[in-house]
Amino acid sequence: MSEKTLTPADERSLLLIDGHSLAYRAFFALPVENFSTATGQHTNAVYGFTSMLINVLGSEKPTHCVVSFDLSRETFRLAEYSEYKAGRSKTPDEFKGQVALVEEVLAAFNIPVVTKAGFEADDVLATLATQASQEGYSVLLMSGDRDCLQLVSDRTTVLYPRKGVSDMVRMTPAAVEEKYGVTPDNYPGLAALVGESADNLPGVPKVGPKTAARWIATYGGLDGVIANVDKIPGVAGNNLREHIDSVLRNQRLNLLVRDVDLDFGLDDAARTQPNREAVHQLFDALEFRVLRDRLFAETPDETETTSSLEAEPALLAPDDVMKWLSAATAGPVGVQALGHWAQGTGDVAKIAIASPDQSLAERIVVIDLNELDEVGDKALAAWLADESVPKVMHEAKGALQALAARGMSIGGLVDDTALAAYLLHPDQRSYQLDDLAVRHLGMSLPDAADSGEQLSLDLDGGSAEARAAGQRAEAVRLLHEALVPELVEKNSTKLLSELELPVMRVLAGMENAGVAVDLDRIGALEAEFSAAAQLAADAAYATIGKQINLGSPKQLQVVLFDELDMPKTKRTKTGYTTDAEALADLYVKTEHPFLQHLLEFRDSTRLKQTVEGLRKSIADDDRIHTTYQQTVAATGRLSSTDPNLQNIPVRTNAGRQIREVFVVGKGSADAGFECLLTADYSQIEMRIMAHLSGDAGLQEAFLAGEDLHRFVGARVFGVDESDVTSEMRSKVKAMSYGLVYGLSPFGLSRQLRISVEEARALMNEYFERFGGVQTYLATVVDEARRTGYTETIYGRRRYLPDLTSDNRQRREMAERAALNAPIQGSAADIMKRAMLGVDRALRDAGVKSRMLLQVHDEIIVEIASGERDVVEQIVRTEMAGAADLDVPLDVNVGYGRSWHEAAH
DNA sequence: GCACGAACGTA
DNA sequence: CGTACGTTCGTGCA
Repeated sequence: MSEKTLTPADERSLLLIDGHSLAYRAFFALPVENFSTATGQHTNAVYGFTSMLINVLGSEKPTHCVVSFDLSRETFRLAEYSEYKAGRSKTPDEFKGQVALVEEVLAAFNIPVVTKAGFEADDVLATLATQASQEGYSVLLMSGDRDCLQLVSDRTTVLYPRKGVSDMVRMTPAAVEEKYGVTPDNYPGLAALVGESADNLPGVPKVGPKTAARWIATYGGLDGVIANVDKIPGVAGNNLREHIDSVLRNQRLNLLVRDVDLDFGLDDAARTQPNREAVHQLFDALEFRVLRDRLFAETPDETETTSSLEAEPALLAPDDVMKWLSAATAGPVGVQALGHWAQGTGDVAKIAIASPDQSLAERIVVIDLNELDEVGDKALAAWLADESVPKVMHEAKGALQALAARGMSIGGLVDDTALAAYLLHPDQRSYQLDDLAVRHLGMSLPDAADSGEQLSLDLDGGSAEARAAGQRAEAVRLLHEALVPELVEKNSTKLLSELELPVMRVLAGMENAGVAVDLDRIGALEAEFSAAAQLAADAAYATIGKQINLGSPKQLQVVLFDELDMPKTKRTKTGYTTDAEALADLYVKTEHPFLQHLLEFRDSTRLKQTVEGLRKSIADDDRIHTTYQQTVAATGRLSSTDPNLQNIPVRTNAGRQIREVFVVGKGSADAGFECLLTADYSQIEMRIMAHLSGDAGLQEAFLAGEDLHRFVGARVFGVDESDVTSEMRSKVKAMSYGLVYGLSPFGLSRQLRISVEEARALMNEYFERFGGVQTYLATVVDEARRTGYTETIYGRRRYLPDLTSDNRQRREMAERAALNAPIQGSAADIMKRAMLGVDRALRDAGVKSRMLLQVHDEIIVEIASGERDVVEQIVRTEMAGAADLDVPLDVNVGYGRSWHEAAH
């Protein structure tokens, strides 16, 4: 910014924008129905405004820029003339709320907004225009208000929207004279005579722009016209004499104030680059894709040229590897592996390394692992494992596993830029290096796909591929430098270095270990479910006399609602729901056997598909290796894919049979395994609720070690604990869990199949008894609205900009997320801490037992022969001690040959 | 071949 | 009109 203010005065240009006026123009220029986000937020005005802004910034390249808004209707003009701007049609609802978004756009663009109570935006802009032109700036004023034309001068041009959002006319002194027949300084006089209906300022009847201009030309301005008012002939002259008070009033009101007392210096208007991250976030939310491209095409980041210029990697000859590595001690270095990995293993072909050390002749190098001799291989392995050489990677987990397959490990890993970016913005959908480089570095990477498969086919392809890897290594290094200050600012460095990074290594181990599968069992089960599905399908066909695709909601709707004429169920986007709950309801009403068979078919089919999916993902070692996603869940939880082992059925008997398929492995000759251990936290989310809310009653329940729901039920229903019926208990249980999700009385009523009034009464009673909970939940949302984010016990943040949305649906969704995120997220943090503790303690104890799976509040451990007691002790200690809450953490442990048997 | 919605499994 | 996920299928589009 300081450089910009050094621009010589006569080269400075100031762009002034009347924000409200332009946004309103845009609103009517673009059809509102074509501009809205998935959540229903209208965006036509903010889109049009932003489009105009990007255009003018690109074409005019102003050195300075300011936007002003009207604060309210309460101005000195209204005080003088109570009818000022009266009679304007009401602002459309679709427009409201978009002004706030326009302001968000400006904030992201780093464009200052200047306002002044009691004045209109035009007065503020007139003041700044006057000041700037006196100081030698050239001034551009964008406004849809004709009053601004009085400001036009040699130094000041008005950009006036003609039609649409791209057609702007430049109003210079000559253009004003040509269009209105008066000089700009006489324009207010003309407007006073003619009047301005938009401001509810009536002029002189029968006097239009032509007459007014002629008078002004004759008498040298409005003052001259008034001084000679008696000389003006005709009806128009009579009208003027009759309406002279209106004219004088109009003149006072449409004259812009040029000396508003502003707490703002022009130096503060110096243009700076848009805040790329803020623009991305906002444009994501507004679903602006084209505008994003246009903006970044016009405002490339300064870092782009420098970083891509230097990112020219060299393929390191095998003989030079040792020398280079021993010289490359400055850090952190960016490391990018090239290879293939999945299912907890893989292989690495090349490694690219980008050092920050400018003194190196070759700062970015690529090493071909398959060309190395034994000595080079050892040197590389030692360097990679060296804790004293700080390294940075992106999505390191897979590469770590692939390297491990070569017997190599990475030491000194101080950052994984995907994890860092996730901690900063856990709501992002992608953390691909390419995207992050564009966002944080303003740098686009060569297309990985192009440099990969395609080019590797041609003879020289290897070097293209290597070149891309080198550039990625450099991008990772630069990204690290860009993200660290942000992590520091958000107090997230410890979460990265002490939680996510070490957890990543633990996950790598768990994925690599996999979980053993009983092959006979899984085959039998699949056949069983398949047969059951076939039986159910045949029975279903028999009841309706034909075969349809029972998996097609569309065909089902025809059968159920047209042919069988059943009552309509809840609507979906495409028709009427046929979900299990609705089918069960229909069965109660119609008792039609088709429904039973259909439900049975659905159950069996799903179970069959689940088993089939599992069977297909069994690896050669007869084990299933899931992949844990560490940067997906916005709350900080893990997720599991390929296959998902976090949603294996457990609630029904048939489902639980699937858990019998997951068994203890045979182990190797030197280390046999004896059983599986499962350990889960009991009611961890309610315990966190008790801790965070400080509610004495809830804490008492946990400190006393009682049955939580019985304890709560006794107080909510006002009975002895021994008199809490199972019905009471289940109601209270549903509510306790519901609270964590932001449950409404309506939701509770639906879940418990009771009336809304009854549900509301139940909730009131609950909050009456556990007031701390109510206070806490309200505080969480308020606090998040104020700060923009929620925080877990360990400081993991989740940003919820929608908390201030004008769209009710969006806002309420954000409120529920705000209620849930600190609780679900704290539980996730605690489990991650526990896993680190268990992993470390197992290694310290030198045992062969190992963690295999995590299912949010549960871990599954494979126990090596003879280690059962010591491992149980470790798991209990580490899980219970993972957090220091005001209430104890309770851990349940079970053993068995299978996951099912180990459950308790 | 891809994107989307419906349905449904888990904590 | 209860949070957080992933997978499968059918459907409509290109």
